[in-house]
Amino acid sequence: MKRSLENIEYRENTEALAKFAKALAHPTRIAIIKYLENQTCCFTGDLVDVLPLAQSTISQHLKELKNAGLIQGELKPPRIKYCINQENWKKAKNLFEEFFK
Amino acid sequence: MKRSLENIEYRENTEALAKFAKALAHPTRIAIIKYLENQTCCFTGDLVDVLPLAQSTISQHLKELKNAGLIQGELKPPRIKYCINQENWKKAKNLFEEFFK
DNA sequence: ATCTCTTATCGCAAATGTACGATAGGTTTT
DNA sequence: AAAACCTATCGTACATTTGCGATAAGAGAT
Repeated sequence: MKRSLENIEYRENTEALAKFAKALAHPTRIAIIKYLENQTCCFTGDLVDVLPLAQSTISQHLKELKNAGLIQGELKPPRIKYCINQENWKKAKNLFEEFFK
Repeated sequence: MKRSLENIEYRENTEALAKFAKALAHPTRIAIIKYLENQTCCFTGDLVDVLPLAQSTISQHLKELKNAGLIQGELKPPRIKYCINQENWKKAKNLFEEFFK
């Protein structure tokens, strides 16, 4: 954006849906979620073993998913256990369902 | 990306889902789709009237939705009629449905 | 042929995204 | 206290996205 209008008013839930879509807009993040769905939860290191990406890169993707609210991290020293945030997952599910009618 | 591994192998449909998600990863594009759902079809100019963005910007968003396969344009000179691409729309719907279990 | 209308595309600028290696910060183990 | 382990964050490089105005390209009307 160069000189955007900054505050465009979108209809109900439009921004929320776009935000969730953005979090899912990368195959690595889809893969992470799919992995989490199968395992229920996992540690960062598990993903580093599975995905052909640097640890820092995976950590960044996890951060984005967390910022979008789709996952949450729980400290299990010395590791961090990541799980799907069920509450927000439901919200996202509902938004997409309604969007696709 | 700097020096990526280029060819990461993702699981079935992972890239397809990410591609659709990416197309929906902007509130303007969500708004366009919602508008199309209500109107069935519309011209570029209709959107220019409705959205507070330059014509060129809207044309670009339409292009992305078209590239993702979610909409299609039909020449109705001197205008272009955009509609949802029902076939791919169903595909996207199914991918998201399965993704959210 | 020229003019008008509509839309795509170009060129640019700024912001954001993606990837990496290196480093820091925390906990447990030795 | 030191070493080992795990993960987040920093700094960097490059690619992509987003936005605009200006221009081109197409068809219909005059």
